[in-house]
Amino acid sequence: MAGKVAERRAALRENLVLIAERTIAEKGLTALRARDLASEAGCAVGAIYNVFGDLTDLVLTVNARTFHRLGADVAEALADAPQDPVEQLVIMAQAYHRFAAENHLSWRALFDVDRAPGEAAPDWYLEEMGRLFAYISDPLAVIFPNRDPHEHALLTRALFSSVHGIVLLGLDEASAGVPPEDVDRMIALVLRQMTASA
Amino acid sequence: MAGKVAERRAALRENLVLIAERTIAEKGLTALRARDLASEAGCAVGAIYNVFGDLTDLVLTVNARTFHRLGADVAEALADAPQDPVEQLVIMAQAYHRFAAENHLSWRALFDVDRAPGEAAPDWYLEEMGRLFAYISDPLAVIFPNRDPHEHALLTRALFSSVHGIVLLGLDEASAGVPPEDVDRMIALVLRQMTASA
DNA sequence: CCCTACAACTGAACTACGTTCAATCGGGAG
DNA sequence: CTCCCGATTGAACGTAGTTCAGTTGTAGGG
Repeated sequence: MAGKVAERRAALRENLVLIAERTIAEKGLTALRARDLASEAGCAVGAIYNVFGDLTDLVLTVNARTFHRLGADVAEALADAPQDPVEQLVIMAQAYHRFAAENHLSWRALFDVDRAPGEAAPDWYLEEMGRLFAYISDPLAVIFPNRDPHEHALLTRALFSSVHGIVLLGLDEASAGVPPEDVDRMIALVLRQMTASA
Repeated sequence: MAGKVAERRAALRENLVLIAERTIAEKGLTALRARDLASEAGCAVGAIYNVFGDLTDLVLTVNARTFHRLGADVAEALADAPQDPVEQLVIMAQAYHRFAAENHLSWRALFDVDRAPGEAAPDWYLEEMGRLFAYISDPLAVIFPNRDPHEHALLTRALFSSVHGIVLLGLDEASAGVPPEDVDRMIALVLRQMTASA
């Protein structure tokens, strides 16, 4: 019998991730509590620390999954998009917006983890980020075939950052009162104008 | 003698704000501790709660000052800018970038306060935000004189959000490796292209 | 089939927060 | 000078994350 212990350990890990994922999605990152987690998972608080180094590790695992779902949503939107590269950019950005709106608290958790200062971002983060950048970079290469590579990379990053900023402030309740249609219009406005031939 | 008590109270308030401001600027919002604060100010922890409702109140006071300094910096940049409205936008956005870079932790604290959910943003926040929006809106009105007001407001917000996003991700150490010059170039790239006549 | 060594698991205890409040202090009105 | 009442104190409280000595259960060997 191959490791009944390892099985239980894996099951507990999976269980903790699922509970944390649900808690974050429903009540936000700040509602995640070690004792509640243990209680819901039916284990002792200490058990969490056999599986994860600390709660931040657990949150990062959840974030990796969230980021992956986000990437999948954007990819799906791209698959359904027309050939026109500008429209592809618009549709992907609006898919990004939709994901952020529909998974608000999980999406916020992506950025609200307090990274230990000086610590490098985890690999999965850079990979997933690279994937998103690639989705933007490809249509851009069609629109502007003769760009200097560094300039191209800068434009890619600029567009991603702009869309991210529009979504971030659009969903921020402090600046309340930006309807989702307006966020989508701002996204289209920026992307269409940014990709208009000079 | 008009209120020796009120004087001390005001002095303590001022002192606490200054210490909190310095702590946030040097070590970040998460390094702000009630006991350290009291110790540095030479008062008891309880005294803080005679002057501020809680630590969040104190942080909001610091944030109001930070936001005001930010607004002043942008206004100063605008005052020194040439007449060309596009260049005014670029220069203001780069001033925003500069402020964020030079006051990184204080700037981050503006967005990292956990607002009680459902609670409206404080007046000073909306006012200062409105001021920043006005700085953008005016040159835009020169560039696009015949825009529908709602469309104009949307473009204003879109430009602010885009610049904010570029600065946010540019200064984020997780996506490390965007030199300040490149951030400024992305800002100029976006603003110039967004304001190019259609 | 037991025995044993070792890892997993337990949960009370520890540390570090923000916040409170009964006890004290001190300034100003009478 | 006295006395009252708000300002001030700091120990205590509630709630976090995290640790670790004690316990339990399991896999592997005799």
